[in-house]
Amino acid sequence: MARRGPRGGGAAKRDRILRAAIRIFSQKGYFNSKISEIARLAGVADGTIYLYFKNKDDLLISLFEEKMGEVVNDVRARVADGGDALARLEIFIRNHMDLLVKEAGLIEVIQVELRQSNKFMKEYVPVKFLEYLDIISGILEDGKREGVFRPDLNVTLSRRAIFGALDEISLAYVLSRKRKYDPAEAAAEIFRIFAAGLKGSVPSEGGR
Amino acid sequence: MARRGPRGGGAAKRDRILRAAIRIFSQKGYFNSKISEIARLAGVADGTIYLYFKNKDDLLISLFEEKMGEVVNDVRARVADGGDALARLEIFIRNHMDLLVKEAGLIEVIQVELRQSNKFMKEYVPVKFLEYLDIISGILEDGKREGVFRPDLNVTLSRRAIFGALDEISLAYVLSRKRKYDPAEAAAEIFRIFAAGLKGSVPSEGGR
Amino acid sequence: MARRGPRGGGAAKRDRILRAAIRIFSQKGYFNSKISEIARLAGVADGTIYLYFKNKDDLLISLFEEKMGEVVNDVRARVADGGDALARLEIFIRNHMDLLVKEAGLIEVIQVELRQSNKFMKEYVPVKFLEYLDIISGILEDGKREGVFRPDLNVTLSRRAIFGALDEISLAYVLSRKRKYDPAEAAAEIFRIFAAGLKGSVPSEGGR
Amino acid sequence: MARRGPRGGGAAKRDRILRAAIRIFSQKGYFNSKISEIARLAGVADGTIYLYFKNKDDLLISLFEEKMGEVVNDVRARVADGGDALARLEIFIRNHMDLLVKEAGLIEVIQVELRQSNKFMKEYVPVKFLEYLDIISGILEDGKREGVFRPDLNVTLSRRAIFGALDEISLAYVLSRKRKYDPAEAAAEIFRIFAAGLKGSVPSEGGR
DNA sequence: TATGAATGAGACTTCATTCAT
DNA sequence: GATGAATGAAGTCTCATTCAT
Repeated sequence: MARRGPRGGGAAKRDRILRAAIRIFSQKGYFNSKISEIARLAGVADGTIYLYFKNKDDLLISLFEEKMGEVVNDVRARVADGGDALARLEIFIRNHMDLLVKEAGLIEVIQVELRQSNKFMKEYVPVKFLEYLDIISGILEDGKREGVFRPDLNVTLSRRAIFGALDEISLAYVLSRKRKYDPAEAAAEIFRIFAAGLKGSVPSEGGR
Repeated sequence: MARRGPRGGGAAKRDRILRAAIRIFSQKGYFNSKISEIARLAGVADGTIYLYFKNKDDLLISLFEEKMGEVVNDVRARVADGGDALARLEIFIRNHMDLLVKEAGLIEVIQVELRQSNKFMKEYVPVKFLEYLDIISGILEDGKREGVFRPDLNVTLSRRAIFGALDEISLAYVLSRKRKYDPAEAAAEIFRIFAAGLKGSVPSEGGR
Repeated sequence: MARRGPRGGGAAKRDRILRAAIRIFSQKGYFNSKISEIARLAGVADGTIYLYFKNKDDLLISLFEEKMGEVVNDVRARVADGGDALARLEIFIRNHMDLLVKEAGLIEVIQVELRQSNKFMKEYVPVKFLEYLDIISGILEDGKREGVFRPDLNVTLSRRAIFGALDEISLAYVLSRKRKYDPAEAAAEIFRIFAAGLKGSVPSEGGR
Repeated sequence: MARRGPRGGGAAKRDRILRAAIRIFSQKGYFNSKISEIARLAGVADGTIYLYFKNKDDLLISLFEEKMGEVVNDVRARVADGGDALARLEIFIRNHMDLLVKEAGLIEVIQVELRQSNKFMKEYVPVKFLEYLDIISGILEDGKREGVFRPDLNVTLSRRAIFGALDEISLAYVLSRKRKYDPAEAAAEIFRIFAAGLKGSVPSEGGR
C-alpha cells in the first residue's frame, strides 16, 4: 500500500490527533486548548491537523461522533446480551460508570463540551449522543411492555432523568480529585433508585 | 448624595450589566460572548463594565454567585413552609422547573458555564451551587429520619442524582426550541420517580 | 478673599498636586503613572487636576518649569555670592549634588523624564533647564576672562560635559539602593577633575 | 533545510524587526511607539514580532543587549590596539562620538530608554552597558598604574563622569537638528578636558 | 470650584488557519 | 502528504479626559 511514515500511516495519525485532542480538551476545555498544543502532543505539525480535520470545531465534533460512536456500539452490544429490561438497565448504568474509569478523558470532554457546543454550534446535532439516549428509551419501552416499569411512565423524560443522574454523578466524580466514592457502588445505588422509581406508583400518602 | 447617571445609579447600572451578561452568555456561551456586546445591550460603554467587575471572568462568577444566591434564598423560603420531606421534595422539584420559565437565561448560563468553570477555573468554588445541593441533602436527611425514604439511602449520591435529573431535563427543555413538554408535568413525573425511588426497597432479587 | 477649602486654597492645592506628581512620576515614570494615582496622593478628585493643568503632559512640563525654576533661582543666588570662577564652579557642583539629597524626587523625574520629553513632546523647549546650563556657561566665560580656565575652552561643550558628569553620577546614586558613595565626596572629586581639566593644556606627551 | 520566507530567513527577519524597532523607538520613544508601526516598517505582520520576541519589553531589552553587545565588542577591539592609557582613552572617546554618526538611532534609544528601563524595570540588569563602563574603568586603572593619571583618582566616579560627559554631549548632538558641532572636534575637546583633569593635581588652594 | 462615574479610542497580544516549500 | 513560519483579525482591558451634578 501507500508508504507509511515511521509512526504510522494516515489513519493512525488521525487517531493520534484525536486522542491528543481528547487529552488536551479534557484538561483545559475547548476554548483554552490550542491547536499547536494538540499538534505537539500528537507529534505532528500544526498544519497536519488540517489535513485530517476541517478546523478546530470539526476536530471536536469528530471526536464526539467517532468516539461516542464506539461507546454506543459497545454499550449496545452489552445491553443486547441483557435479560429483562431491569437487568439491561443495570448493565447500562454499570457500563456508564465504568466508562468513567476506562475513558476518563472522553467522558470529561463530552460532559463539559457537549453542553457548550449546543450553544455555540448552531447547526450541530449530536447524533451519537441521541443514539446513546435512545438505548435508554429502548430499555424503558421494553420494560413497560414487560410490566417491569409502570405503564404510564413518560419515557422521554425518564431517559433524560436517568442520563442526567448518571452524568451529574460522573461529573462530581471527575471534579473531585479525591474520588470520594467507588463508581461501582454509585452504579448500584443509582440502579436501586431508578429500579424502584420507574416501577413504583406514587407512594400513597394518605391525604395527598 | 449619590451621584446618579441618567439611567439610574451605580447599583442599577451594575444590574443592567449583569442582566445583559446573562442574556448574551446564555445565547452564545461565555467564550463567544464579547464584552462589547454585553456593554451595548446594557447601554453602557465597554469600559464601564470594568468599573463594576474586575474582568470577564469576574462578571461570570458574580453572576453565578449573586443570581444563584437569590435562587437559593428563594427556594429555601419555599421549602421551609413545606410539610414532610416528600412534600418538600416536591416543592423543590417544582420550583426548579418553574425557574426554567421565569429565569430561563440564568438557568441556561448556569447549566452550561458552571461546568466549564468548575473544571477550568482552578480557584473558583461554586459556593451558592453547593448550597443549592445542600437544600436537597437536608430534605433527604429529614426524609430518612421521618421514614419517608429508606434508611440506607446514600444522600450524597441521591442528591446528585436528583439534581442531575432536573438539570438534564431543564437542559433539554432549554435547548429544544419547540418546548416539547410542560415543565409542570415534567416536575410531576420526576417527583413520581424519585418519590418511589428513594423510598422503595431494593427490588427483590428473587424476581429477576 | 475667596473662601478656602479645609486643606488650603487654589495655590496650595495646585502645589499638592505638583508634589504628588513628583512623587509618583519619580517612582514609576511618566507613562506608568496614572492621573488617578496622583489625584489620590494629592487628596483631590481626578477631575480637579484638570482645573489646574491642561492635561498630563502639562503637569509634567509645569513640574519641569516651576520646580526647576526654583532650583535655578536658588543656585543663581548661591553662585552670585561666589568668589572667582573656580570657587563658583565648586559651589555649583556642590549644590547640584546637594539637591540629590534635598530634592531627590524632583531630580529623579528630571533625569529620566526630561530625556523622554525631548523625544515625545515635539514642541517643548526646556527653558529652565537651559537656564541651568547657562549658569555653567557664565562661570566658564568668567573663568576664561579671569584666566582660571584656558582661553580656547569650548564653553558650549564644556558646560554639557560638566552637566553630563554631574547628571550621570547623580543617576548612579539614585539608582543604586545602597548609596555607595557620599554626594559631598563625589562633588569634590568632580570638581577636582574639572578644575584641572578646564585649566590645563593638553599634557605634553613627548612624541604625540 | 531551513525554510526561508520570501525576504530572508528567520535571523534576517529578526534583524529587520530589531532595526525597525531602533528606528521607531528612537523617533518617538518606547511608550509612544506602536508594535504595529514597527511591524509595518519591518515589513512583517504584527504577530510575526511575537515569534521572535516575547513582548514589547523583550524587544527593547533584546535591542539593548544585542546591539550594545556589538558596540562593546567593537570598542574593546579598538581599545586593545591602543598604546598607553591616555591614547586608549582618546580612542574610546573618539569611538563613542563616531557611533553617534554611524549608529545614530541605536545611540538615541539607549540614551533615552536605558534610563527609563534602569529605573522602572525592576528585574533588568543592563549587563552590556556595565561592560561598556568597565572598559573605561580598565583604562583608568591602567593609567593610574602607568602614572598617566593621578594615583588617588576615584575610578568609579571618574568613569561615570567620563561617560556622563560623552553621553550628555551626544544627547545634545542628537536632539539638535542643526548639528551645531562636529563630533570629532567634540571628542577632541572632551579628551583634552579629561586628559588634564584626570592627571592634574588638585589646584593649589593657595592661589585661590 | 470640586467631584468621580462614565466614556471610548486604541494598544497589545493571541491563535486558528494558510501555503510555499 | 507534511511542515511550521507567517499572517492578521479580533478581543480584552486601560486610562486620560469630560461633564452633569
